[in-house]
Amino acid sequence: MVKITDVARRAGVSPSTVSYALSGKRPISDETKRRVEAAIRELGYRPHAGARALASSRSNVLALVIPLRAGIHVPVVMQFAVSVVTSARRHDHDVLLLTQEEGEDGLRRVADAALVDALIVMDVQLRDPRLPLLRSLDRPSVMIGFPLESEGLTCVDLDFKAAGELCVERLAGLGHRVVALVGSPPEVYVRGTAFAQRVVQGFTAAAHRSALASSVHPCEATPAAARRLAERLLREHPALTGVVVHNEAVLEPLIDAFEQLGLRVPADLSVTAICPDETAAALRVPVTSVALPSAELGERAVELLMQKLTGTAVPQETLLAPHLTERASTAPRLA
Amino acid sequence: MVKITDVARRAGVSPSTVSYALSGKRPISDETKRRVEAAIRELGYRPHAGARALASSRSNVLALVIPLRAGIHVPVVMQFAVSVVTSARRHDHDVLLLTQEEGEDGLRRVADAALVDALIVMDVQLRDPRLPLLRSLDRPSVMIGFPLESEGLTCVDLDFKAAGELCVERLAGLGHRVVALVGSPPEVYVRGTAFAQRVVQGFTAAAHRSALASSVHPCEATPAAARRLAERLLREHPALTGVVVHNEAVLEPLIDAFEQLGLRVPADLSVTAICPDETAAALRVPVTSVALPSAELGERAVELLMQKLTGTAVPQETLLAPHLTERASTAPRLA
DNA sequence: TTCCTCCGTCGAAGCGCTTCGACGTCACGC
DNA sequence: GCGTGACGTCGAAGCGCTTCGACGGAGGAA
Repeated sequence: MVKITDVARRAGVSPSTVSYALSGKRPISDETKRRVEAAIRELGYRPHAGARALASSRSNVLALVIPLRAGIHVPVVMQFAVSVVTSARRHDHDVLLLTQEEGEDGLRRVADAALVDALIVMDVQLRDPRLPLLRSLDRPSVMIGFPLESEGLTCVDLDFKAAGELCVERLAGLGHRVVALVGSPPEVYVRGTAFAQRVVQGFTAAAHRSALASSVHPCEATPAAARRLAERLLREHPALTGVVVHNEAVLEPLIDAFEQLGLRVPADLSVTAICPDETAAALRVPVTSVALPSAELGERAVELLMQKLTGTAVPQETLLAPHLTERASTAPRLA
Repeated sequence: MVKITDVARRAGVSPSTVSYALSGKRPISDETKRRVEAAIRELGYRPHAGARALASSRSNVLALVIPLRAGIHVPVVMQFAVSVVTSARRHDHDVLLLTQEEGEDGLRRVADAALVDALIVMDVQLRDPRLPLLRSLDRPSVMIGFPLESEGLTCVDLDFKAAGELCVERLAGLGHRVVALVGSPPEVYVRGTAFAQRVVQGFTAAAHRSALASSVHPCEATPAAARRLAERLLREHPALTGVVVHNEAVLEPLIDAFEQLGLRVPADLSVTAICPDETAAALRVPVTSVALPSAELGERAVELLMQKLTGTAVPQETLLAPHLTERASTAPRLA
């Protein structure tokens, strides 16, 4: 194994000079730097990660905790993970993969062992049991998703309020005057100020601004509930021509139900959704949707961690702007 | 930070004794061991990963390289990754995630820096440019998939020959007498002794054993090619009632084509496939299939690495037994 | 009893790197 | 001309752990 003393000897300098040439933490003359770099190249030197971590108390490794729960959309997780790895590499860091399964112990383990410098936790729940742990850890962390109480932590997520607005604005732009939001199951709203609520806020505010008639309908995540809701919507809002769906599970059954009830999508009814792109695109009628920007999310999470690692203060909450992709489920309102 | 000397003091022993009590590399009396464990618990001691890696030249971390190519089935990769992490943890190892994108440099980097003890490389190609690198690295590795030339390396994969056999045997068991294999595009076979060839071997051998009339048909990965092939099969093999498909891309178009030609699946034609479970299950007609056992694959890969790390010799090639899942595309042959 | 062996433990020497303080040199200002 | 920084480099001291050799004591063999 080639070590720093080998490089130093070859370059005719001391080991500390090699270290400084590499880290840039002290000024080194161009001439010396050149010689050091040449020696490194010629010998194929690669600093020993463990030795480095021990001496500098920095492992240059980030932990990434990925969720396993059923109902999680796998490609989204994967895309996020890849983005985290790619971004981390740009900052000269590597990524250690942990599964949710290991739970809090896993987090504590890698943090206390100084195996990682910082942590990224996906799929944060409203009352996530890992919150107190993350607060108590002496390493920075970033959470994907917003818990109820994020005091002292750092969270990133899609701006669901803006996503709700965007969907409505699109429908309004197409001339629709009566819109409805098909939301998450009722219990999601009961739990508190969550992303589901934010969608409602955005939806309602934007409908108001555009002077649309609007209504909000939580919906159980079952095809039967979707069908009942479709019937009710037609009955109670006969002029309805625009629907925003924030409930992956009922998206397809809902559209089916509407069509069985005689409405064509998008000719008679325009549908937009907030859901993973893959879901929206794979439907029989590809749905115009606002996607979870997983790649951007991963990048931002890493960026925030890097700042925290350098001691820079970062905002407690970061909201990413939504982007809407036009697909086959939206059309201008027929006169 | 709690260190080994703190534990030693508290337990009334020397640091080396604590180390030995932890590693079991030298005999320690039960009494001492108890005191050490108590001290560890009371102080919340956790060995510093970097220090440990430096002193022992073992990081207890495995590298996992995941593919990014289009056409890779994401859930399969994810399942595999989770399985690797879980298995690694059982052996007290962690997993560092690398993307294919980093390529050979990434492998060399983490290996030379002693950041990882061993590597798992997914999605190995027939003439993978990483092969010579893996051979030259001083760390053990396991590849998922078989390259043309695996001399000196360790590979794991589904036993594609047995998979081909299994499909045929199932069809034979259902009474089918004339079967066809719809295979990968021709160029795949030209490249050499690969998994595609093994499927053919298994298919042919099993058909022979069961005294079935059989034929093999490579097929381009386009719907048009699938349609042409369907027509040809019906023309040239009018008695055909069983098809084995080893070509994800044409699975759906092929079934569509058969049905458009007046054959009902499974009433007139039974179809089995070798493809990811998710693909098989998501089709309009869920297809009876042999899946890639990704979880088992991950586990085996880790197990093999652990053996190699302890210096145990392992087989160069490990083949996993295929499992067939019955779905809606197979039925007994009508008299 | 004596000798040898094995068991259980200790002390010390690193593992390869970073970092701190120190030191010589040179340029500049007064 | 001399003090004063800033610059560029060096030496040495760890970072926290493992591991090697050594050693005292107990037990068995001779």
